[in-house]
Amino acid sequence: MIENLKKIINESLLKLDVVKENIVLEIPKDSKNGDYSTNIAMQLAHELNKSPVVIAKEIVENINSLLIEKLEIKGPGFINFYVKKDYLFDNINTILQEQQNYGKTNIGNHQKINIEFVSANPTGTLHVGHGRGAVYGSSLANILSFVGYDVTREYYINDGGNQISNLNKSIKIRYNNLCGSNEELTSNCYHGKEIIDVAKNIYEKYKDKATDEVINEYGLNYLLDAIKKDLSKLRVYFDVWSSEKKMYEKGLVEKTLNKLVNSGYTYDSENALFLKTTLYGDDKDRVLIKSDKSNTYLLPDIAYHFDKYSRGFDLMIDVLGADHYGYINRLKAGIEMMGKKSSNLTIKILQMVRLLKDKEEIKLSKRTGKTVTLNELLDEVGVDATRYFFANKSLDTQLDFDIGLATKKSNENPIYYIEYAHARICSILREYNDKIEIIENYNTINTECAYNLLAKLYEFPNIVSLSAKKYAPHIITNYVYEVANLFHVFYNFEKVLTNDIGKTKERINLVKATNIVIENALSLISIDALERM
RNA sequence: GUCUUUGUAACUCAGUAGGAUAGAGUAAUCGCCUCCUAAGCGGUAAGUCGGCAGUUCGAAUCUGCCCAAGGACACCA
Repeated sequence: MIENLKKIINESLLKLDVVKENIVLEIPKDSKNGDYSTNIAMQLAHELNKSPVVIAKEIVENINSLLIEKLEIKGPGFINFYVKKDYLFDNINTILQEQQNYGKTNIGNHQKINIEFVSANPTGTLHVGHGRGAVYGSSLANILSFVGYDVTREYYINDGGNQISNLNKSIKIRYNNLCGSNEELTSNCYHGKEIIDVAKNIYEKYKDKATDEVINEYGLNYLLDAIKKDLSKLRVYFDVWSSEKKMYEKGLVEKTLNKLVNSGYTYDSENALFLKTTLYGDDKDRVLIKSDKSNTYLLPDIAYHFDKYSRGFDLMIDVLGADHYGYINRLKAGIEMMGKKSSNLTIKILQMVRLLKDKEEIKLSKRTGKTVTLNELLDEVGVDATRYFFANKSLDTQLDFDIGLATKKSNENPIYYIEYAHARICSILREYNDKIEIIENYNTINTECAYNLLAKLYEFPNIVSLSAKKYAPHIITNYVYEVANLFHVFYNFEKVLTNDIGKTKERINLVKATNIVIENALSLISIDALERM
């Protein structure tokens, strides 16, 4: 519809000898201002040296289209379009035909896109903060895939660095305790309860005969499995699990280092090897190899991203916590030095989740083991509410998560409002219990609230595209809330199931179409709506 | 100090690349079930869009400066 109207406006402008590329057409917040509205006359006022209202009049005089019911010029020079409602009725049939495909577009055009998210170090249990990144990444993956991208979901396992040595050490000490020693954890150890569980498992299986290799391998696998289990409980799945250790084994890290050195991007200083990241906008050069000859994390990270580029992705997204902000410039610099375009990599930073209990902050620390785990959260709040809660907020705001509030399960969480609309729809459809068929002409739907609902359903494909372009799943959750709201209004105003069969059939189609849109939207966030409440 | 995110109703947040009288939910208050689920609908009240300047027909949105909060500024990840 928008494209059609733009064409109509353009034709009208041609008669005024004006050519304008980017005509802005929007859906006014207030339906008193039409179905669609354009500010074109105001934009041309300066250029044509005429008052916007005069220009608007000239444009309107040249418009003659069957699509349009009525045109109005209002305010400082807005042209408001009232469109014939036929397209809304046609769209009901479109939705019924396309079903779970309604809303799909092909803006991705099969481009390969890689989304790396969560990637938590396997040194402990996932906590609430990881949940935010997990929900964001998985929802975004759903959305991008829905609009035609070829999406790969990837988790990078940091199983090669310092933290793993500390993990191994921690498990070993806990294990030794079980074997009778009085050793105590040192300050760089992990104090989480799950470390004790690992040690217990090892002890049960191997008694006091476990070698270091056994302990290390068992520990990593145990913790990774736990992470996978928690993620699957949150409905988060990955296509690729990359391992840092394997990258070393395949020689990718070494190759990367050689390339950086040979290209002259490094220099020795203070017994360490530095990378000239300032060449690409970083505020200081970064150490690649420390004076004790071990790597910093930057080197394998550059190697890892180079590997992703080599695997042929057109676009890449990393989802990282706010504490990684400083990392972006040096990583992108490294990528450029490896001969790749760093602009193909988008790094989405998610602001911190602050945990509160009764308005008091709980300080999180994996080291000391004081966390609220993702698993506990899911047990208390449920998957659907948790996913909605996280997905509903833009990434840029820091998020206060009050455990007390979340567990209340009250209607503070708007997911219940949406699920209620869905449950009402399901109830109607159960009761109707007859075939749903395409209707050529909708004759009896003519109320304001039905039009509003239909117009909202019509927006869905555009909303999905917008949310994909902006990498913003919360646009979907806001949208589906509005759909639910308009449905509740409709539901209160009009009865669907009546003795008038023709009327009932038309309304049933509208209700069914609403249901399809709600389910499609929720499925992009991986939320299952209840059929009964 | 430098970089960065945020600041919108009492609270939690939207605000669709600059639009019309700034919107929802929660909390407050007043109505609405003989009827498909009242976890709903409608009404009222609640705002210096952190502050000041600028850009223009028009600013919560863009620019500059200031204030406040979070995060980052390691040979940690």
